[in-house]
Amino acid sequence: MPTIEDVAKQAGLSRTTVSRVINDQPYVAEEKRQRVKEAMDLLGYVPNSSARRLRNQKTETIAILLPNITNPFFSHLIEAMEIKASAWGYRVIICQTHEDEKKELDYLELLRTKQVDGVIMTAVRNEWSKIKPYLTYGPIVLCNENVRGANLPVVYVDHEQAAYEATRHLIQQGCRHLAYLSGGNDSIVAQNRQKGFLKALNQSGLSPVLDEKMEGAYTIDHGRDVLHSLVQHHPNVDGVFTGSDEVAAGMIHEAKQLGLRVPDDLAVVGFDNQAISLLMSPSITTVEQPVTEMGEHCVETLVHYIEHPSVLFRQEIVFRHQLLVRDSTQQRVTMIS
Amino acid sequence: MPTIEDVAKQAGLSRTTVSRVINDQPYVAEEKRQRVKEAMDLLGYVPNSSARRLRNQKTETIAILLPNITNPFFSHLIEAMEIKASAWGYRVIICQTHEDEKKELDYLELLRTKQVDGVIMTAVRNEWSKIKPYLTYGPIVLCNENVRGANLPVVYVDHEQAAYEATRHLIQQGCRHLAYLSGGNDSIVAQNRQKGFLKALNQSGLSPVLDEKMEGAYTIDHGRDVLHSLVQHHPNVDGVFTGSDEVAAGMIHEAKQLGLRVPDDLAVVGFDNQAISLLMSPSITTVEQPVTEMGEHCVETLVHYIEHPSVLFRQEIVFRHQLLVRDSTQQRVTMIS
DNA sequence: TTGTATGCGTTATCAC
DNA sequence: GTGATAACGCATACAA
Repeated sequence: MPTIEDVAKQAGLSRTTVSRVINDQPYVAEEKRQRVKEAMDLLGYVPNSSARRLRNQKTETIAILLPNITNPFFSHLIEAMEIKASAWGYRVIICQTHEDEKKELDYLELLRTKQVDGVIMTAVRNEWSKIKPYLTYGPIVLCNENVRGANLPVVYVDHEQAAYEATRHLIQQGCRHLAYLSGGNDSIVAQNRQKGFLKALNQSGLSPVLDEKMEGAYTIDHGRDVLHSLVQHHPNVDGVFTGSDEVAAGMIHEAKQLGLRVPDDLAVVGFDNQAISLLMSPSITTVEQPVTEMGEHCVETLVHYIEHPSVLFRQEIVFRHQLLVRDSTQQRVTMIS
Repeated sequence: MPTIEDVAKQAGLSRTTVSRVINDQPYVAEEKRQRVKEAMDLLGYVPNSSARRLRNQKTETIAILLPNITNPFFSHLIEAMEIKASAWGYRVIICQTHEDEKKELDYLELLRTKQVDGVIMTAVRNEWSKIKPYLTYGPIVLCNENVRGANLPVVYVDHEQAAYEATRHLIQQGCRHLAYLSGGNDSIVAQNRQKGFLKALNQSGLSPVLDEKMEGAYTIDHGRDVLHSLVQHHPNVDGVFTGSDEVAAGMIHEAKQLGLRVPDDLAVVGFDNQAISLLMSPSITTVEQPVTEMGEHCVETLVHYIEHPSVLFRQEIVFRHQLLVRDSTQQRVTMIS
């Protein structure tokens, strides 16, 4: 494994000169620059990244914290983030927290131990007081998440408004007994969605159907479970706002198994506009988020803070969402032949 | 940011002793061990990982190369790998190659520049002669992939046998005009599947329907396109073996749109047993791979080679697959009331 | 324009 | 048991 020293010897020059060539610095005679390059090629030299990190106090690596990569929302987010990070010359370490407070903190340690230059959190379980100290060691950006009291860049869509629109739509379709599924933990995102849900109900003088079994639902299987719970305990429910297309898909699938008609007996709204929402029959009414743009923006913001260190300040970037109405809430228009 | 030196001063001891405590080494008096620990707590000391890397010539990081994280097969693989790697104390860098030869090599450079200790490749576009040189810098393990001439650990299922079984099943269901979709690039995996497909056909004296439009299909949209191509150019096809549930789902969805009945007019087999294969109606007959076990095994093999350096030798670990017969190939049995 | 010397923070070697 | 000291490989202040 050749070092800069070996290259210097081979070229008959000093380490400094070689270093200058490596880093494209000026004040190197063109002739010597060539000599160095030849020596590097000859020896197959590559700068040792560990040494560079130590010397430069930079890792060119970022960590992305997320609950679970198999959730399509997150895998799409990561896809965009990795591409953008890579374009900026950064590596991406993936950190699945599985909604575990301790794991979340363990991964934040990457910042303190200088293994990454910055962190993007797409889900936060710890309270702000636990997170805040890590800002000493590098920037943190929140994506699709929010934390009470946190003063750092936050990227998301207006979940309250989205839920409000979706719920209004359900009411317009004739639903009168509506249930809300958070689509995640007791995060602020979930709370905001609930706010929007309740607001729409209040405006129409309706009251919500709530059930603790419906909290924390964010997988297909949760959707199945919830549907059973609904049928058993709240058979009059005729419309559901869920926090994810997976939950919606699970509910619809199970509803069909039980002979319920969607949307006639039960209308369902999902979230995220995943591939599955179009493939299901009936197709799923859902809320689209600009995942790619959000991911890219997060990376750019983070990289900016990494390369221009300064005190982080609260900065909310709200992306536009869109309600996509499909068959799971709307009667298909009968073909007139 | 306190260093080991600061801790030493604070404790009134030498760097060496502090280092011994950090690394849980013997030959430190219990009393001093305590003093060091107190000093570390007091100063909030954390070992600097960059310095450690340089000194130990180890990064405790691995790179996972994959085409695209949004493909559920890969996201499930990564999930398992990340968990296992984390349990072994390794970080995971995610590297999306997007089927690009150059990106693949760029990411392999992580090995040469000492940014990772080892690499798992879940897709290979370059030929062996391009990959081989990197083995000088660290171990590489292939997952769900194979390369002609490669002498390194390879983890996969028997795709030829799986395709054979799936195709036989289609024939048993009465299909006589069968088409094959590789479900990926012109990889050895795809070739093996094709072998199995053709073997089953030969045994029954049938000949395949082939179409260049069907190569490289591995997304829902590809599935849609392929179906159109099929309807247009090969309307007599009554059975398809696809390389992924996504493609199968896309085909089925589009077939329904066009008024084709599945499986009556067209039977479809997928691959991977993704969530979607159960949610679609009809549910999709598919081949299950033990993704989690495969991912875990890859990481364990790689970590083994990292921690016990030795010449890599060819070593094939074949996991068991299973054909899951569902409604996309089989008439639903009518309930007798 | 080039080279020398120093330090980034850690751990291993060796002497005490 | 403990502590000086020398690397690990690189990049920069400073001298020439």
